Amino acid sequence: MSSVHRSELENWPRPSVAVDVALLTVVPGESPGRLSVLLHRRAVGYGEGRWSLPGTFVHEGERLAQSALRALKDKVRVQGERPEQLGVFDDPGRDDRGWVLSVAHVDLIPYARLEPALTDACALAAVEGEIPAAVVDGHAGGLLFDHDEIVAKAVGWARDAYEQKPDPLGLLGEEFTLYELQRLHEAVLGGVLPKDRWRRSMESPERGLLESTGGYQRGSVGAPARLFRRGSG
Amino acid sequence: MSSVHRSELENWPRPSVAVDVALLTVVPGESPGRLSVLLHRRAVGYGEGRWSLPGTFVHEGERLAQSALRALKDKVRVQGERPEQLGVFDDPGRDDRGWVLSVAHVDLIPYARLEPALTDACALAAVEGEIPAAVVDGHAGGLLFDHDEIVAKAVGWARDAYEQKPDPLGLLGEEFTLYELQRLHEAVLGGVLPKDRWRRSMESPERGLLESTGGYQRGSVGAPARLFRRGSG
DNA sequence: GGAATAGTGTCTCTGAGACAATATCTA
DNA sequence: TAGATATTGTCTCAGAGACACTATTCC
Repeated sequence: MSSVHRSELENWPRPSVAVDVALLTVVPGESPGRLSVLLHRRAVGYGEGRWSLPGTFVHEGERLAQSALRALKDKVRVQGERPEQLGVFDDPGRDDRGWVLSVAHVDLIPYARLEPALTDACALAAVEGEIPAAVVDGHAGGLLFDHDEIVAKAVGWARDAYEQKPDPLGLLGEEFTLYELQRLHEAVLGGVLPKDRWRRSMESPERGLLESTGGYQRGSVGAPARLFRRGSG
Repeated sequence: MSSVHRSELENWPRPSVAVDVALLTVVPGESPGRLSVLLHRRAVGYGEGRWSLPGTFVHEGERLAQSALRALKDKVRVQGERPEQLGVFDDPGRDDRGWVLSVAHVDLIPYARLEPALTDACALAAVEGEIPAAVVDGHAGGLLFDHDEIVAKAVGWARDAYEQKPDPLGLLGEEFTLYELQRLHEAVLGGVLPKDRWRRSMESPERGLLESTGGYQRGSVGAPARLFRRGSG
């Protein structure tokens, strides 16, 4: 580092910088499926007993995405995937301990990776309806700081992603049927998709969103379903 | 503020947090028009003589958008409009003075408001082509820090905005002709728009993007042109 | 008239949107 | 066979996309 110019930095007051992560998932087997967010109840220190998103302060030399992964590991014992920035929450009054900026992140992982972490102090809350709101124990909202707002933004981000491409975050495995894909998309988007039209748009060869593997899935009710993988489009 | 818990903040090292602003505009009268970004040459201190985006360190009690406006006022003597966050640039090696996060912003204002600020140390650089690159004095790139990347992201943001709606940032006045609007959109998008199709999609009554004022603009070559204002869609 | 702009007509093609029919499997 | 799923057929309609044409104004 250039120590000649360090003083240009030291002269200014500096904010605390936190990352908060809205970790989303879809619980399989539910019908209709629901997009959910992982919350934890704060144990010690500020905000004790309140529900909030997992978060941490940024360490020096660390990328923000790393901080987000560390927050997930340390606070809720979950390995995240690829946290994406949602924006900086900067209301001067957002944290009455002092001057704290929060860089909100979102991540989306399969339920199986997240299930072992669920405890009394660490629960999933469904996000519902057109205006997403976190729900804990049947009660909407009420998260610490501005975390309700972060959840809303995270849900918007996920819906954007799933409107463009088939399972862009890989909640399903490498191969899947159109039925599984449709149910997942309906869960994320929070609505019902018209089967015939939606399938045709997904299969559209111009867009190249899906590739048929040639294989079939049997064993459940109904005709054997073709298996697909994500395409290059 | 709750002083009981302040120590939870003081115990952690804190980064310097800067805002950098890509201030975009379109120079009127050029054909084809070009989207341009305001750069300034650093005078004293770190990065002396290098071109960069205007930026500043965030002050306590200030919203980030305010910091961005202050940077524009103090560094390049321009009044911004409504800076939008683009994201946090967090590469640990991005600033060799030390640990500095930059919250990148973008803003878009009419050329007239910006013109008085142009000097030897404060110039417009056109951003061109599919992969936007800052150009100063005919030379691409080479901005301080990661500011080339910020410019690229800012251009993407502006193009997104102008693909959705007619002049959403109000570079034209309240009333304008379709011709003026098309030239502006072509400048921002960096390409040619098909006249007939583009006009029809803008005028489409379902979308409600434009309202006819009933007035006409005369005085230039050609038939009198209908005047429009932005619609409620 | 020529150049530049304004505005409209028309054709094709694709995809959205909606209904319906048929096929295949398990229980 | 009933129920659930898989897959395909077909129709309409709106809009994308592409050409072409006419009208108005200034020089």
